[in-house]
Amino acid sequence: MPGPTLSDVAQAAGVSYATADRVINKRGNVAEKSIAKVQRAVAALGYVRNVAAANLSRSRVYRLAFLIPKGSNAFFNRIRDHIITAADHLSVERISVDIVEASAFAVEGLQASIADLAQQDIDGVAIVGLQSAALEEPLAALRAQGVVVIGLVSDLPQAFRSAYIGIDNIVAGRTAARMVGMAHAGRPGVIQTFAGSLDARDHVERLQGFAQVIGADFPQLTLRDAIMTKDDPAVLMAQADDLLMQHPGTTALYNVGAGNSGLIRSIAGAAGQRPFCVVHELVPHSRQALIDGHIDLVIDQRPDVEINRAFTVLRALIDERDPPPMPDLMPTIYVQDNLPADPLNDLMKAKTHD
Amino acid sequence: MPGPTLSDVAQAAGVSYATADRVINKRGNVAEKSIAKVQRAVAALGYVRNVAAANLSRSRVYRLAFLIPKGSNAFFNRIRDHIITAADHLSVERISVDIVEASAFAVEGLQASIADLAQQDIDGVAIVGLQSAALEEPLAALRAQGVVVIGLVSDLPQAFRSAYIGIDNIVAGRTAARMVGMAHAGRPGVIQTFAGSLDARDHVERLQGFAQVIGADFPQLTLRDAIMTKDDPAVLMAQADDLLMQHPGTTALYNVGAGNSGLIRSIAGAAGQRPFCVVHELVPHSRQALIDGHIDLVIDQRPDVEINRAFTVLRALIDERDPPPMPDLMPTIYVQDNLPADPLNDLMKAKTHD
DNA sequence: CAAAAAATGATTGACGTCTATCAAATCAGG
DNA sequence: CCTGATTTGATAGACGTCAATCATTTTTTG
Repeated sequence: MPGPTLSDVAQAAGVSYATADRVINKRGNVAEKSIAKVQRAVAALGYVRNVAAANLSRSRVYRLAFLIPKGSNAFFNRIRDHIITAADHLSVERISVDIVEASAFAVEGLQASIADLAQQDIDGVAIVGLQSAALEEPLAALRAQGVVVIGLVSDLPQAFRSAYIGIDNIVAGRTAARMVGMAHAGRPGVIQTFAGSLDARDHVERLQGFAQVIGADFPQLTLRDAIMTKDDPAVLMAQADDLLMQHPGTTALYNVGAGNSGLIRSIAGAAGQRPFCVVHELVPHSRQALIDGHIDLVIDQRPDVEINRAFTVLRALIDERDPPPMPDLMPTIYVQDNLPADPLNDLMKAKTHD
Repeated sequence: MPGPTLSDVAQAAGVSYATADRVINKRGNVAEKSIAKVQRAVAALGYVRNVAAANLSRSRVYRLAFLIPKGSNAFFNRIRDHIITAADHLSVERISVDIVEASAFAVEGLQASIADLAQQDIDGVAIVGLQSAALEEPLAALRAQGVVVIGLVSDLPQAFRSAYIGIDNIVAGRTAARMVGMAHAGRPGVIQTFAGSLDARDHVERLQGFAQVIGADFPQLTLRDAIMTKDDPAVLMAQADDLLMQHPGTTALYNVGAGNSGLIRSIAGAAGQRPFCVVHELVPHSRQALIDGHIDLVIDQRPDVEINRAFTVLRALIDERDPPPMPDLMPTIYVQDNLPADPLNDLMKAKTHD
């Protein structure tokens, strides 16, 4: 049973097709009472416009962009790969995707990149952002052009984006703490945390959630102040080496930030029983460390799922539908046994396949 | 840049539109060399048919069905809810969904239900199946009618379905074991497992994976033979009560099957330190038990994700595209801190919203 | 009440594909 | 080279929407 068409609506409303069209496409120059009549007819008949026909008619191509930080960060490489493969299979649905890399995490770089986007005739963009007031003006300009803006992984000022897709980092920290607590089986212990910097909101939130749970549910555990690493593997390695020497009584390590390769190298090189180790983001080296038994858990935010959702939400918002209900995005716990197949291998397979 | 149309292909191939159409829609009565010419042109131009236009033209409605076991099982209630909400938001894309409930897990019921489906003019169906040769004949009949068949949650005979969407239950068991092992922090312990029956393939596989990891990586743990429960809460409660009395030294419980409400009631009622508890599937009572601290972990197969994938894969297969690459579906670990918002609440919200 | 402004109606040609029809061309076999 | 079969070409209407034009009606305003 094909749904009612706009002609049906017009007829039911007692107006011409042209008027009904003016109403649903907001072309203006319609009397209030005509608008009301059409809207009542839409509701009565349960009209939903046929998106396929609409897109066909205007031979629409959804022009989307992703704005992600530049750099060789393994996590964002993973994000980029996911965008590319997803885009590849979305061309069938007439969706074109641009990836824009903003220099570093700096506000200025972001500002400039957002301003650039405004020149580009784009329908929607997902931005790995910062909650800085300095972004409000370029974002407002972008949205004034009718561009749909959503936050991805790291949120934007809330009033200046239509949606945010990413995990709750307090939850991530709490989850890590729960696992660390469990792994002590009621016995006392000392935990050392690492963070990139306290300027990074996500790092702070993870530490915060972590401390909450340890404090509340595992009083027998001692939590030492976080060590700052700038997310630099070299710093992490040095600090971890130092720690393992100086404080052999440390029973658990938790790094809320990046730079894990350094941490892993340090642990792999150390002798004797190692502390229980939790890190974030499943990337090639954390994956390998899990398999090798150098670390115990990886808390991951499922960038693949995030990217998929970003596409779904962008499309829905651009079409002015409301996005389908999607369960909250929750941090996922990986151990060596529930690792998905290596995404790098998959990507290589896909490439040789072309 | 709108892609090439079929007219472009025809022109490039040096044939008429009609012939090109006959080739790509396999209408027959075309000379071999014409087929070759068209196919070469398709490849050369990178033609992909505009699905929107095609569907519009034939005012196509995708008629899908889900065949799931009848009964009040909390897990399948959850599956059903997810199908319904997903279907709700898919009507925009002209997809109609039927849910067919097969009586019990019995092969005969399934056979009959599959035979019924063959009468129903359906484009594709996802079946919660069994690996029984008895299903081969009705499945073959169904597919002979051009119906796309995929397995969901529990697989069908492999040669008779186009895809399977579900988790690897050996992996699920291994994951559970890893967590149980961790929670012992190197100390000895005794583990009791529960299963519905050894006829259920998924239960056997979970036990198998569990034993693998305990045996290999946690030799200090003793694994007792699984207790059979028929997935009946009453049986589980009785058995657990008994166990907690008779064997106070038990340090961990793992139920690979259903009926958890009984297990939870038993644990909640018991005095003193309880064993470490792992169960499967996040449903209202396991969720509540997690929050209340009666159990420690829930291993979940993310039915919401499975349902979404089922829709995506069915559509792709019906359109004769290949499905987008999707990372393996892995068992998810829930603790009290990374629980997604209560799906029941969400559902009620959605309903009052209509 | 006339003139200007605003709103409405009627209609048309895309968009790319499907499906059908009918005529014309090509081919095979004797 | 004729007959009949097979293969091709040409074309047209439909699907539901968008976007535009132009004529007509209704409302507002001075």
